[in-house]
Amino acid sequence: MRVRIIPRSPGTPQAQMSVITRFAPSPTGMLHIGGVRTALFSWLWARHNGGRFILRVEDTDRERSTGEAVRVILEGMKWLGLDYDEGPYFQTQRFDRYREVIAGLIERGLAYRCYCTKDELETMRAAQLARKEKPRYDGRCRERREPRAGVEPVIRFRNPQDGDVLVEDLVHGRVTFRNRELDDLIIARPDGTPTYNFCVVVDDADMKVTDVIRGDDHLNNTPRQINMLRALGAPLPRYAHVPMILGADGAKLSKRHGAVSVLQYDEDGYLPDALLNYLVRLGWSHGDQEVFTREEMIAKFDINDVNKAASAFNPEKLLWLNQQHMMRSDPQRLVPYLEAQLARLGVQGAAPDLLTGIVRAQRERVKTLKEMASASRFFFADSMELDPVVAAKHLTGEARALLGVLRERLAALGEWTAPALHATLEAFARERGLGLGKVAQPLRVALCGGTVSPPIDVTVALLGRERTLARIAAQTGQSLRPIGAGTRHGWAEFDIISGALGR
RNA sequence: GCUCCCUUCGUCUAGAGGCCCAGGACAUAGCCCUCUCAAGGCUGUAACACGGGUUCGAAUCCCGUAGGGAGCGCCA
Repeated sequence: MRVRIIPRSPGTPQAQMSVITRFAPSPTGMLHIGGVRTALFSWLWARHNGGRFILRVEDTDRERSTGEAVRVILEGMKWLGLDYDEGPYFQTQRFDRYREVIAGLIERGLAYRCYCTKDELETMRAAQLARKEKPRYDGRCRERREPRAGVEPVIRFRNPQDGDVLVEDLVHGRVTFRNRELDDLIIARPDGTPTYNFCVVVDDADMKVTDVIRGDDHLNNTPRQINMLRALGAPLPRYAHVPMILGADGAKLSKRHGAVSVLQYDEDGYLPDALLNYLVRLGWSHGDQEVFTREEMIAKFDINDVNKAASAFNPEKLLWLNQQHMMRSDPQRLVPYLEAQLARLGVQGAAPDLLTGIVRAQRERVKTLKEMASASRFFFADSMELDPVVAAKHLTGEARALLGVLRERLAALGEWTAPALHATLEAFARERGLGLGKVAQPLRVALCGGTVSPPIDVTVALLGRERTLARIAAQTGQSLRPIGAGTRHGWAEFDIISGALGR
């Protein structure tokens, strides 16, 4: 359901302000796809409007923040190509600023020192819960003047007690909160360090953020933040609370379903654009279009069109999109990704032309670059393995004899190209009254070690003359060396030989 | 417990009162193509959470109910 209000939050006079968005992750857990989608929406909205995008790391929880999580955020953004115009800012480096603002609030009576102990607050909460009330601070220190011996006070914001706060949300429409439901939240701990809701408000105001796009778990925080923004005399941003992403099972995103570091998707062989494409379609759509380039996303994305309901993560569709992006992109562009995946399998230094050829041949038959790498190992001599069961079925005595003759024919072939090879193979089969399959399949097994590969002509062309002839020879006894038919030992020996011949 | 939010095929979604006995996509089933595997093409199965209203007419507007989620921290 679309929300068509284009709100200018009350008290926001500025007319043509350009859009400034920010992504504000906290480094207490790994950046996962939930966070990435929020980042994506913020980034898209800024880029769509020709505005600015800021990265701000909310690391005020010094106990739980980790350097590793910060690293994942930074590297993840880089891998995804979500570039920022400002930042990364770190809240821990802005403590002086927060202290200054807090002092100002206290001075103006908009914040006050609270001497209640944690135990007292706990008792109060328990009593409220017992009365079936919403637990909230009762304001007992609101008018207190005197310090309490032995207690370092916290600072609380003096929230208005009457009236309503209206949130004009870009995705939810107007949401009303009663101030009487809110309480005086703590904005600084006894040691003076500020708390989350306060830092957000100061930062968003200082950084002149115009559009706050974040998970809808923050919707409940918004009225408090609006009250603080007003106390600070700052203009209100627009808000867009986007729905959360659920695991594939419909439950909250867990480690089992997608709540892994975003960098894992790189390792697993996904293209950043495919991941982004998948994520943008969670909660947003543009007619019936499923596949978007980065440029199309920027051109067509509109935060006003984002859905309100949470959506479940569907790994299958991600896979499909990844393949779509592989098939549509320039093969050259995929080469570095394929190289990285091959390196993980121990294959290095492959010729660029071969890699481009492999991409062209494989991308429509694999879902990820990782799969592409493992399905292409046989192109590299020292990775060839023959499945004994497959060999027994396809490399019969008859088949080997056939391959022996074929080898001579191929050896005599002048032009080693897919079309020439295709013509040769077809003619060879026809002469013998065989279907192409009767020739192609044994050949495929002899060359690849398995029953699956790109079209046989393409496979043979990419494999090259030397390796092709050597591998056939290994199966027909045409080799000079005795080779144990398909045993590990035999192949290892063969590999060394053809490795020298290949390339 | 209180407050706020959400609800169309298994999943992602289209849908702004008649264009909808609900369209697209993934997945799934069948067929076609075919040297394997794919890709591609065609066809099929499959949804408006429920109940009341409003209206000539409701997936769409209103009110309830149920289910789900979030918040109520000296976490972010």
